[in-house]
Amino acid sequence: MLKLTRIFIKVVEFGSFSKAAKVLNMAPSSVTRCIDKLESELGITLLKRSTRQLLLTDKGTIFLNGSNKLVADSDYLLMSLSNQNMEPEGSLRISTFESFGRLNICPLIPEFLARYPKINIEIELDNKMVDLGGENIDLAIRIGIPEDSSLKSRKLLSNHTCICASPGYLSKHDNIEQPQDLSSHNCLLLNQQRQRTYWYLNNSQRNAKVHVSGNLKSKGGTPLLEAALQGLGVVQLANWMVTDFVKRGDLVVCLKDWDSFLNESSSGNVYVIYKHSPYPNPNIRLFIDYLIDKTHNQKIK
Amino acid sequence: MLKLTRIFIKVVEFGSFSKAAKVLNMAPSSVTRCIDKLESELGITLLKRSTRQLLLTDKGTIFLNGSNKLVADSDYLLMSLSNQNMEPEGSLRISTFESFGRLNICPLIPEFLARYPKINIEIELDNKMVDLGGENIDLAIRIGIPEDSSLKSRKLLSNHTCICASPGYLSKHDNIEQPQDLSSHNCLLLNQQRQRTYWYLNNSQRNAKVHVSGNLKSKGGTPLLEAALQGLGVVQLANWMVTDFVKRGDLVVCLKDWDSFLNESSSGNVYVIYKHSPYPNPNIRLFIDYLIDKTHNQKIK
DNA sequence: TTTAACCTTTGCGTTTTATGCAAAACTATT
DNA sequence: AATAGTTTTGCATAAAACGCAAAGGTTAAA
Repeated sequence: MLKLTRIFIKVVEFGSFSKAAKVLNMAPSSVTRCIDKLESELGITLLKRSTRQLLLTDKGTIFLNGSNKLVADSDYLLMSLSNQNMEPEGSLRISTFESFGRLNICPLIPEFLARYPKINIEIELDNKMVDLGGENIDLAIRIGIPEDSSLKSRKLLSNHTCICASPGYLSKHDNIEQPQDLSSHNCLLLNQQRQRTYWYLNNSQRNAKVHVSGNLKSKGGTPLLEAALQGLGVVQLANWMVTDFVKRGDLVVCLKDWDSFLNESSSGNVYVIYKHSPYPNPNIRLFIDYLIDKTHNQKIK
Repeated sequence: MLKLTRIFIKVVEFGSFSKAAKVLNMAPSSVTRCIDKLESELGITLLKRSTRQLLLTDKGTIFLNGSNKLVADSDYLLMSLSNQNMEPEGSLRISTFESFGRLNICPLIPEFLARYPKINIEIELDNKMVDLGGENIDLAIRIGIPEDSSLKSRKLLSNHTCICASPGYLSKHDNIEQPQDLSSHNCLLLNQQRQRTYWYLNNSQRNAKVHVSGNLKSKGGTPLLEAALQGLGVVQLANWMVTDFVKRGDLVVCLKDWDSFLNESSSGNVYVIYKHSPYPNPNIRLFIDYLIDKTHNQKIK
């Protein structure tokens, strides 16, 4: 019955048999069968449904509440037993924005998996706004603390950015000596939902807010970096993305005396975000501790 | 997993695969298989066992505690849902002492089952001391309040007894005019664990305790009744057992001015006894209420 | 209003799991 | 040492679970 209950919870969570089936790696027909069976065992209707709509019945709500607790208690019991006996196993689904994931997270994974060979990691390098509540993701790595109070976060590292362009670009365009100069340059922008994009710069004397624009936008930093290297324009990217290119002279840092930010309200720091749970998956904790250990002791600073 | 857990709980409760199998209507091999499977799923050993001995491991104890709660919560959830929707179903196992059960409980069962056709009753007419804790019995009907504090009880009826014998017996023996006279009669005794048996008689003026003996003992009253009817001796039996025979003249009540008791400390009243549970089986409550309704309004008084 | 897309349900066949019988293995009691 | 009773194991059968493919139904888009 617990298995059917877990399936039921997933169906309600996703509002769809098909979506739940995907997440559970089951055929939709099997999910349908499981819900039918559960309803038969309970002798009640849990869900009113048509091909496009699911509604929880009153009884279904009662059962959902009760079974959430039951499943949580069961998981806790299992975890408390297995924590004492078994090496960590199971899966972790991680979402991280593309460039950070590729450059900073992926290289750390093999050592983690060597240490815990029974854990599987499924990583998704994706710049879309991930909804931990709505998707089957255990933890996400994102810039800025989430506003959703049901999520917890741990700071991984400070994400200082800097503004830079290629020497070729700079030699062909007006000098960038103060923040306002940026508004007359071709600034390559990380995609944002807002119509107008501003870069924020601070120094010991004042804060600047500059309206910037350009002819290339991207959700991820990689295409912008590539374009900047080829002299297309000015970028504001994370230090860890550009450090090597700056050292090689392929990119030049502008406005060195200023601290730059992509968002007004956000420090731009990198956080690992995960859902609050009374009985959290211990693998999440393992991985977070591992990341923090690495980021606080290795080259990513 | 819940099913395996329930089986595990039964095995621990009975301390034996074989006994648990009997109670669960399963083959012992299936029980073994289930425990094996549970241990495999949990990755721990729950029970250390040989062919004659079961010991719970430390992990097994933890799991037992956790799963008792889990199963209770699950049952409660199921009950709270089914109470709202389904006519009562399931089974009831009842133990009652033989004569009372046959004469007073059995005649009431058909009407109860007609009212609740999805309930099954398994009745055991047995005079042995039943251990509700150790046996798979939902409720028992016995004389006297149980000393086990984990059991709950409801009074069904007062169990007045009377002392009587057949006219034939009385005509061949000395008159019984006061309690002490009983000690020189052949008293047919309900079996008791004590070596010596006393009958207790009270009237408005004094209490009498009479040592009695005879050449017939029985756990149940029926053989004694039969023997008394055939003139073998004197019996002290419940009113409801003898009323019809007294009316017919086949038995004569002796010492009519005295109230008689089989035990010093017990009123001799009949109680229905059941195990305390945070989430009791509603069928138990249904049946108890039905019995009380019947006993308080019908011929058994 | 019609069509297409997508979801749930159902028929069916295959795979997996559960179950019990019977016998083997083991241990405690007599 | 033999017996009785319990657990375990091999094996065959029955039951349940599962997924494929198609049908049925509903909603959104054209």
